[in-house]
Amino acid sequence: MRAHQILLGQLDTLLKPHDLTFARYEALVLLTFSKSGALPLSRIGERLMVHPTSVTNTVDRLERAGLVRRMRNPKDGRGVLAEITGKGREVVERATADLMAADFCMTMYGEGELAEMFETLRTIRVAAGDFKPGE
Amino acid sequence: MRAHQILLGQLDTLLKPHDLTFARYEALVLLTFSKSGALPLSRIGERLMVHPTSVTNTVDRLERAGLVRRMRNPKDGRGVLAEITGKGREVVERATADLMAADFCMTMYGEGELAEMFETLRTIRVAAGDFKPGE
DNA sequence: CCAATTTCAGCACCACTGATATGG
DNA sequence: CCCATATCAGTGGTGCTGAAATTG
Repeated sequence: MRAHQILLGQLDTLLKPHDLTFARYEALVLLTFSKSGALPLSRIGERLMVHPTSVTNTVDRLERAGLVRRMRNPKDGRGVLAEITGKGREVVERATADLMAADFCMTMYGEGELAEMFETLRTIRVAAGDFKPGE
Repeated sequence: MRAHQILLGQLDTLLKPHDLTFARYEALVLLTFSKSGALPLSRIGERLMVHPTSVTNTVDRLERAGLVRRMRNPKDGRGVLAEITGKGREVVERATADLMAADFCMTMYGEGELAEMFETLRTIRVAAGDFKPGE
């Protein structure tokens, strides 16, 4: 709990100059990793494990900042796609550069420790269903 | 991040029947661990690493629920003590029993792994000053 | 008709800023 | 006079519930 509190605070401080919170940064990164730069809100919610109404809220704020654009899903008229804009790609790139320059606030750990932590924490995530088969 | 999100969600679910959030539970536990059952709000903020106004808010809610009582600090007229009540002790005891019965939602880890995680996470906490000398 | 997707209103919670009252 | 402690008003961010509209 304390470690998370510390880490999130430091990351949010780094992201603030870019007018991003960590939650919004996560959503943007998720979009840059998708092939077409667009995903249905429902999938964003699944991947980030957040409530549908929270996704709507996050996308609202990203859209208001011009980092994302809403489109109707051509494959499912019920759905809506969030598509990252050119400005969105620029912002996420600059923000990521800042985070990497700060080593994601994990300078006190070595590569081995980081890998070990990831593996250990993976256990609780798997138990909670935070991985699709084949990820 | 994901591990914290999962764990906090599960703990809050266990605490909900007791009308507690994890933040309020932490404050109550801190008071039960103090010798006299009372602490200045400033010390609660230090130990829990939360903003002074957040402490005021947390204590407000605990007081409204009758789990805590405010007293003037006899040693410093500027300060206020939060003192746990009898009802507060009962509630925190029942809540703790529930958490322990659920192994604090950490059933998927062995003793060794838990100890190892604590040590590893201690590093970032020390770097952020989350330990007083001698703790 | 039922299910899935998204949105909205409304509420609770937490973090912070800035201002204020009080006491050391 | 300055500093520390706590409170209050107000804002932003997030998370939920419950209800609604739209479409498959």
